[in-house]
Amino acid sequence: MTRSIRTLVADDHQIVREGIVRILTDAPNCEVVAEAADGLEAVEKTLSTKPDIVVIDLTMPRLSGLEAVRRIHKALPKVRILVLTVHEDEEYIVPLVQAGASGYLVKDSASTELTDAITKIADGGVCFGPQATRVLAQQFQRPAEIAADPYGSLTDREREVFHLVIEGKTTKEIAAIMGVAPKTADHHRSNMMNKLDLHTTVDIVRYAARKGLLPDPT
Amino acid sequence: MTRSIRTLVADDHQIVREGIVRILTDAPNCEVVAEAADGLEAVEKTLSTKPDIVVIDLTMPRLSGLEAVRRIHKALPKVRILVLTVHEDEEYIVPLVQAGASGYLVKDSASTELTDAITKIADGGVCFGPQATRVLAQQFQRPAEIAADPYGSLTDREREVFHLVIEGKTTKEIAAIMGVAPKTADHHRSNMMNKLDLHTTVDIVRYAARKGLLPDPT
DNA sequence: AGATCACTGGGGTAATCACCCCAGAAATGA
DNA sequence: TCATTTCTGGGGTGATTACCCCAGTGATCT
Repeated sequence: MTRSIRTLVADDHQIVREGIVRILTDAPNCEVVAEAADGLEAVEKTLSTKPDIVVIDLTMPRLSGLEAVRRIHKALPKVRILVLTVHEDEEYIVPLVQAGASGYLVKDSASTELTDAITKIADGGVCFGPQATRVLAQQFQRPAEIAADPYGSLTDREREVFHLVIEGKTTKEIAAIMGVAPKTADHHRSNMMNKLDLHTTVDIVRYAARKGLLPDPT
Repeated sequence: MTRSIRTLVADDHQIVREGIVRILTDAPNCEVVAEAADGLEAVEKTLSTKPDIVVIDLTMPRLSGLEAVRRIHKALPKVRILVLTVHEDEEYIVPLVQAGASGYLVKDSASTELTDAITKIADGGVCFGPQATRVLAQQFQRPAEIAADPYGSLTDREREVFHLVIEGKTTKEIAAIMGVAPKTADHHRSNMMNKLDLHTTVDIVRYAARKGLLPDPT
């Protein structure tokens, strides 16, 4: 190896973050130049320290990991990003790659897999787990229509309705908030449920929970 | 210190687990005698290796952390248990203490807090974060009525209904599964919602999501 | 023995949900 | 220009929800 790989570690759970930092600092070819405890801090510290690789968790306060990846990649395309997550959720992979991630590793991996992934990515490669690779392969096999979107392929209005539903609003309330007739809100709701293949309100909330889309109980 | 504190680390995410193991092995007075990747394995390895302290995550496959704590404490009351979790959820604390936990630490803590907590617990003490301590204090101030239970203070039938609801079952289906009249299931459902101060199905699922009670989308 | 509580059912009702039918206006794109 | 999609509404319907009333059973506790 020529020189040490400069990494930034972003995870909101301090113990998890420290564990990752230790794994990386113990690795012969890595060095940790910065840590971040939320998405916004990750973006800011990436801009200021310009690391080679950002190791980032998906679920973080203030700014989601996905949005952080987007901003980092937009501002500094040369910075490689390895997403470290607990979600095996396939639907996350495509938008993450579109956002600029070079790797996707579930936390349920060995520490050697982490260092291997970083080395590979630093060499200009990419690193995705077997499932992620399969999902990406499927996406390229398909035209491009079903691909995209974190949700499904909901329209703006449908996504609005979706979020209001999981906030506990009734169709009538949703209609009032959106400034349309109850029937229109109902129509968007039905379309949304069809597209996501959901058939009850419980399904909707559970779907949101799996995707990590549930709002904070404010 | 007289001798090394023998610990068992249980967490289903390998990277997280390895990070914790490193923190502990780097500590001068600790040694990791076993690791477990799920609740059942945690119980089994605790029985076979008899560590001084079990450091255990709450959300794990096969057997929940809470149930694992119960079994470990029942089988080996001398083994001290430190629960390490991402949940700040207060409702978990009381049942965990009842189950036999000697400490409760959120993962968003410094590594020194972890080693301090283990040292303190190994010395026969307990260790809870400021929030957890406050919750426990409140519980002792109250008579004992609102205290208890991970859920609220639901009866067996109410808890059954609760779980079936968040699995997406309708009242009629729930009644069929439980072998009672629809009216009875409806009655339990209403009682359950009153006790938990929930007023819609969305509320129920969101509540379950916050408590980490949602079933895997099997 | 009496009280309390969980569990079991019944009746009823207003609101909501999930889904079907229909169609016009506006924007986008082939 | 024509087609598709999106958004906007309407009518209707059966199922479900959330909540009120009522009462008998059995177990437990004092």
